[in-house]
Amino acid sequence: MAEPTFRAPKGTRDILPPESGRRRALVDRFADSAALSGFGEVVSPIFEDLGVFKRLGESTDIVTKEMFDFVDKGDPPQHLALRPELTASICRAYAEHRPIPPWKIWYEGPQFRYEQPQAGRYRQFTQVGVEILGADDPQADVDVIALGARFFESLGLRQVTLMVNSLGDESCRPAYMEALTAYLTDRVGDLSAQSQVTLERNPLRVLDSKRDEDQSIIDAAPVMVDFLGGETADHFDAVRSGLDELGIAYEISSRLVRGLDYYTRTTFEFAATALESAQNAVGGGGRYDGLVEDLGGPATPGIGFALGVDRILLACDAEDVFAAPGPSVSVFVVDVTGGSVALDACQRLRAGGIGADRAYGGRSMKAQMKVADRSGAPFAAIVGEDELAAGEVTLRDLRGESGQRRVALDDLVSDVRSLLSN
RNA sequence: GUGGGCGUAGCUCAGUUGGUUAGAGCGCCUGGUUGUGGUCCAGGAGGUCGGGGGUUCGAAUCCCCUCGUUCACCCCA
Repeated sequence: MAEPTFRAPKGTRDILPPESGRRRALVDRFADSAALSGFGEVVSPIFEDLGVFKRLGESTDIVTKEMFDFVDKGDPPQHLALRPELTASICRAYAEHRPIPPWKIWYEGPQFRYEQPQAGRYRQFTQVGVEILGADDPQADVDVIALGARFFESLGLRQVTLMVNSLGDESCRPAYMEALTAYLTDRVGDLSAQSQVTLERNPLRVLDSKRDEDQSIIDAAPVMVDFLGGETADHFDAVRSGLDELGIAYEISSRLVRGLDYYTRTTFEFAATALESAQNAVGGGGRYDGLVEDLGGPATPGIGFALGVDRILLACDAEDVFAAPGPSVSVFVVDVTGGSVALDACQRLRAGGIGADRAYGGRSMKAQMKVADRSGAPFAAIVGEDELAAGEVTLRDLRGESGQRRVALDDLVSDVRSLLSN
């Protein structure tokens, strides 16, 4: 293949029709269901002060080695970063604007991480998500999780597994960390080299290892839920019973630790089991009760999730659901008299709310009919010399058996409208 | 960041042990007389075989480097 002069940067891609229409439909559907649950949209900047993301934790790869950061032209220059995730931006916005809690918001947009691309993993990827700030109630957790679960169902996905865990809070996690660290340290010689390094940085993350040699050790490791204190245990119980009440299936996964350090108590993840690849997490989230305060705001509990649009679409492919939307125009105007009638007819149809398109460049009728067919439009409006002289068009049914007939150009909009309505 | 697979027309791919002007299907364009698409038929456009270097009389075919892609680790959506 001849190498083009420029191509989309590594890990990025162009999303073209009809796939782009499918993404649009997915985001629209998410927006609808979020609005139905009382969430409003927040549109936040695509880059932030680097410090906003630094607060996510020094032991997360997302912050330490996957950030697209740069300095601007200011004096003094400001150190900025393309957002690697959106929860931090939302918390920054909350701390900045102090909306009335509970603040229920949803968002959509691209995020950036400097990673090795592979299936379902891109340097620019899109997430949709929701957050509730200022609500400690376990029923907020349930509402949020339910929104995610129902959204996957609404797309037609059936092979999505919900895993839930609690990571405790500052009152009980230290005891667990101590027990886990002691347990892993005792067996450090049997851990993979990678996990030995991870143990030094963040013992919790060892539970995430997929290396074979680690599995038996991980399976027998102490689990957080056994260490939950009274309040956090009650919270977790309430979340579970809430999910049970709503009939939402889930698994308790004691190894679900998530990648961001800010999580406390409830954490969860949606895995698309129809995906063969390792990148089968289509969504995840949890509580982050200390994040707003870390960013300079008032102590505020928070819970939310982010769903990966790119991966969801891959999962939809794997399950063969949520197909791209069909054609968008209803009438294709074929004009072999120079094109001015097509110009006029298209404007009339569009003004009347009817999708219309046409060919350009004065091609033959045969060629224009081919384009009309390809457009997916149910009707063609054909204009030849006869029609031009009579002020009419030939309205032809391209998909059914009703043939064609002549109609006055002035009646085109109303005739098409009545044809489309039955 | 580490390791493996792959990289031939817009797309999906063939290309024999390296040997003359690189092929197919689909798609696209133009036709198949006298205004009509979806089937059929005939033509046509389109590739310096990802890029660079090397081996050789000769390389898409072998070697090296590089870029991209893909899979796994890692990480995560």
